[in-house]
Amino acid sequence: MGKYHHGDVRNVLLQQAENILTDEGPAGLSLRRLARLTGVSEAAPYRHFDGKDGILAAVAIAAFERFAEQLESAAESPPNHEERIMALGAAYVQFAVENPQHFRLIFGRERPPLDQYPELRDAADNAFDVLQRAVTSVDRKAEMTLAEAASAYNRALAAWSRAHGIAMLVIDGMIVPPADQDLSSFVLGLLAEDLTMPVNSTKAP
Amino acid sequence: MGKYHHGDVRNVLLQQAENILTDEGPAGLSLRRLARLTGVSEAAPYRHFDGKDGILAAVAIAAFERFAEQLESAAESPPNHEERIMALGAAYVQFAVENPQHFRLIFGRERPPLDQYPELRDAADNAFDVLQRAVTSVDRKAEMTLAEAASAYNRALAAWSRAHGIAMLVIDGMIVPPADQDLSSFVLGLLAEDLTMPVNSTKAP
DNA sequence: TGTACATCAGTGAACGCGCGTTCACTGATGTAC
DNA sequence: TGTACATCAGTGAACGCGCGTTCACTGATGTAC
Repeated sequence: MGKYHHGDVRNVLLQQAENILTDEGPAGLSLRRLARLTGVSEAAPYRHFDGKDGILAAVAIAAFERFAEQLESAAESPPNHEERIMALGAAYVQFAVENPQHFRLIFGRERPPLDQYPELRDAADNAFDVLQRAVTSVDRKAEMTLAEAASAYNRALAAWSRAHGIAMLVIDGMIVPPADQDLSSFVLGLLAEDLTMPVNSTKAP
Repeated sequence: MGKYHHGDVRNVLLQQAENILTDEGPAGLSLRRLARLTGVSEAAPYRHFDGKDGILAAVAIAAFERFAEQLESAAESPPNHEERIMALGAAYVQFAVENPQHFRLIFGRERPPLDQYPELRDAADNAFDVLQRAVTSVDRKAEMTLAEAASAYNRALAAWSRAHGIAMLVIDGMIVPPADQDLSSFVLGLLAEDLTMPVNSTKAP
């Protein structure tokens, strides 16, 4: 572990970036600070990353991958289309709540432009494909008419935006999930609300 | 219009802040830039605002007020509870799409802390009260049981988070509203989707 | 009506900060022969 | 096995930037008498 070539700088930088991100969010990430924290000169990171966006992209890629994994595993078990959608929504919100800063990074404006980082684009596409596939792949897809397919697509968008809205409002503190209920059932309840029904017929206890 | 006391600096600053916000979003707003753009010395803004957050707060207050107005006017006409909810959702998304940067400011992390700017807190509360009131005030409120009231509250949250999710994803470019449909009916369609129904029974054309 | 004075709204210069990035450099490592 | 050399991964110093904020100041305005 002499000064030079300890050989792990890249990983340590990434790990420190994770730490800062978790603690303070994307806005706290600066190259110089990262270098200082890593105990390396301020120019060293440039040996391993393509400037600031390079590091942000690497961190975002990792975040997308973890996000996709968690969505994917949530989509595995449920037996049918409806339950899969709901499970995905719950997993989506859960990821956001457990990793609010990562969530902000991958959806926020600090995320480097997708078209400059192909791997980042791939990671993002992959995450959304998991959503898309799980939500649009209806159980009996072959028999769908065009209209049904369009409707299934709309449902995918609806499911996605619902989960996203809940996630955002919760991590911004504008919605506070009840303490006497676990997050997932709270989310499932919100996802299932049908706004077109009279009030008193919505899932009364 | 001599150099000194042109008397309108405060308003001009606010107007320029609006311009920058509209063009570049909250991140582009800096006091020095604002002063330069206004044609005034860099210390001048301090005569009119409590530093940077002071200006941000003022701009955010105006944004909240406009937001609340538009929600309020959307909530006026619809005849019953269900339609009011839907109309509110559509207005919510429409505001976001027409004023993406204002929307980001009032919900994002650049917004000064509510507890340091009472007027900002009031403006925010007022906007959300409009939502809350319109959505929870059921047509025949007096007759509601406790369970019904709780259910109405949940519906308010559901409606809010749906609109918020659509708004966010649309202004972030992740959802692209179809060009052959107007925004409002697209949004209404998404809001009304019932995820618990089989796919082919959702509003087929 | 004129004048002394307080107050207000602007100025310009400076402080100190952290940032992203570049540069010529040097020490360590690996490789060809 | 030993050695010359290329390459790699780090250094330290510097450039130039824009930022928020403060300070003593000064010109303009309004007011009391």
